[in-house]
Amino acid sequence: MTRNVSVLSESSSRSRVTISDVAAALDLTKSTVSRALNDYPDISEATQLRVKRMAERMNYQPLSHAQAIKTGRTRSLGFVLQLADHDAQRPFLAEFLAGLSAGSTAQGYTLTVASADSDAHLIETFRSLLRDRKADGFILPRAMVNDHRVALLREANVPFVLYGRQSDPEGCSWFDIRGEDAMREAVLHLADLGHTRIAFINGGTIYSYATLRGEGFVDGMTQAGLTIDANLMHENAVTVEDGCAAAATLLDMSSAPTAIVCAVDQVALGVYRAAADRGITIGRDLSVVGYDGIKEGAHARPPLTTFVVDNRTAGVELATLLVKRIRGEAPEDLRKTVKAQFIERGSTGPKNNF
Amino acid sequence: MTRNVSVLSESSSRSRVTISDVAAALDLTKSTVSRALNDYPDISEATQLRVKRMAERMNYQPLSHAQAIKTGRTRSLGFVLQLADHDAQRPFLAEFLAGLSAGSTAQGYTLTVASADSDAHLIETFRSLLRDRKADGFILPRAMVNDHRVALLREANVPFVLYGRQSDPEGCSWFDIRGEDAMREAVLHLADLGHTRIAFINGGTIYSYATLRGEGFVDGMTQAGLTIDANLMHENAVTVEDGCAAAATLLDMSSAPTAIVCAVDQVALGVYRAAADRGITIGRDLSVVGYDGIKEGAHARPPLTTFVVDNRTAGVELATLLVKRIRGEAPEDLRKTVKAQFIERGSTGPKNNF
DNA sequence: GCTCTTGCCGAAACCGGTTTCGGAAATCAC
DNA sequence: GTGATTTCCGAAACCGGTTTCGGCAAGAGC
Repeated sequence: MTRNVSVLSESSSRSRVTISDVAAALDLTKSTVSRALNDYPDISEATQLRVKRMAERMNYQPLSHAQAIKTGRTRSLGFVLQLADHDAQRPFLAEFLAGLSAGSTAQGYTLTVASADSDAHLIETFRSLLRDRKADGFILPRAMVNDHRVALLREANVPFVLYGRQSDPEGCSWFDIRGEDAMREAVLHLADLGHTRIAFINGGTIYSYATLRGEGFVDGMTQAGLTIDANLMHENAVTVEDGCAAAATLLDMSSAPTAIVCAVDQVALGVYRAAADRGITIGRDLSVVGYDGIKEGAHARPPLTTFVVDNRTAGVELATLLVKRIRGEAPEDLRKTVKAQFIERGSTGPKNNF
Repeated sequence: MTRNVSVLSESSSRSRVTISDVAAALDLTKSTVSRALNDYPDISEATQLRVKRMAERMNYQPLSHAQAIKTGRTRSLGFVLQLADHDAQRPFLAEFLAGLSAGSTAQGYTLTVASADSDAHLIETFRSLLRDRKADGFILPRAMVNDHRVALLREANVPFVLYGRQSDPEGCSWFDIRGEDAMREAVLHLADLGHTRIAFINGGTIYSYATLRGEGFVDGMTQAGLTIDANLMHENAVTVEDGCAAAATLLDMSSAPTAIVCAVDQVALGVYRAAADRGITIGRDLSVVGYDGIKEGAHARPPLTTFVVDNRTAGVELATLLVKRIRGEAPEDLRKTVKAQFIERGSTGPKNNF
């Protein structure tokens, strides 16, 4: 007892407590302590318990970069942001990053953020992070159809998780929100309201979400018994401007749609603008459904009917999955998708038969 | 020559090139190589040159966490985001972070991001990052008047830089945009347009920017020879809702102001809403000036006259300053402020004498 | 009772660097 | 030419961990 007290007070003296301190306190060697803490089988249960308790008491925490020099693992998750399309990721980044860092911290990992301004530089960034062992694994936001990052990491056999899915799932783990379900639900809801001419403005086709959401839209139309008019299908719209342009051509058609489903909220806001320019009242003359749940949608007039995706918990989930992946779980077992939450607001209404 | 070739090809065989590889290639010991690379005075210039050249050729890069175990420095910058006020930092975070990580990378540093959900947890987070030597220094966004982070780091003698200024500058380095200049300029511009009853809605008084911007406003009024009406002064408004509420009381006054200066763009957008609710046309009946340069301001109707701040380069600057600070430069020498850029758009106009 | 395992731990090497110390060779003073 | 300094580098310890190897003691087998 008295001895432990002295141990504890000693540990508080200046710099951190090391594995040698713990070993000395227990009259063991540091090799034994190390193996005990790392669950080696050649340490008796009694000793292991004793060691773990003492480590706890002394508030011992191994220095991750001291371990790293031998193990190669830093207990750190990598996240590379692509500055090129930062406009596209702006709204979602803050929440997502908050989730990522919170999740990492919860797992005892640290989050390392790097950035790349071009596509070539992107791969270069991964390489250098890997080479300097700055990250044990990576979180890849915005899964793309033909994803260089996936190819690189798959080949290098480095753990990674995707925000979004991959058509060739080999070696891939992911977390995603089922945008296809949302798009189907949007169509069915509009069909219920009496709409038959429903347009669809899809997002960037380089991203894998676009394929999925497109399929969801088609599914919904089929399920509702509606025919798909190719003239009502647009794609590669991600900004307000894109949405405005796409909506302009749609609304100026001789037989314009009475409802527009957008794969992205920003685009829906663009539709608002095009409608305003034409004196079309959204929610009455035209129904609009978005997807993302950005704040601006809630503040628009009328407030945008959309699906909210929780990027914050997506970040937490991805960090958790990646840590599991790093610890050796099979990628196939680390795939999770959830539903987006439908929020009906003022931008949708029954078809107006004027 | 042939020898060097073999050296190079050997280095490409599998894992990274270590300091021992470089030493062997030069027929020196690793201690000599280390000292040569770190500019120790007891290495001859000739040898130093030879070593540096070879290190370059072999593409040798010391493993930062191997160095860290002896030096205590990881070559990593810390950034802790406060989830509590994430709503407030949302618009600026993405750009800022991009700048930070780009700046860090450019300096050969890595960026470590952690998060804290409460104020108590915030200090705890700094402590643990420090304890585990995860960061050699910190970037502190949103300087506050009574900043616990500053107190902690100052006492612990850990390098840090502020985005924003500090009234007690001891030990502080910073980068900031002179919001006070902007506010003064805004007032003078409005005075030029004939406005005399000018209101001011300030931001969160816990942040040090609010004090400065407040002073700038007062300066401007004095300089323009206008008297300050305490009824036209509001504070602690940071969201659209806050702005709407503040503007509501201002616009319902018997002698309402003809111009409103807002310390924050979001608040200005709130003023738009309050004005719309009352049938007041901005740019004609009421002039509004914001500050921040958020995208939504440019898209508002009328587009918001404001000051754009470049958070991206702020991040780059701060990363650069922090690295200098870590390398030992005096904090007093690492203080930089720049002017915000005035963008006149449609929300300001001559006083309407109807 | 004696060997053969097995369980459990210490000793020591190692990871990739940094830093202290000491000594050989070269330079200097005289 | 000799002794005293300098200059410059190698040897070795160290940082805080991990991992291999070997050996002692207790238990098992006969």
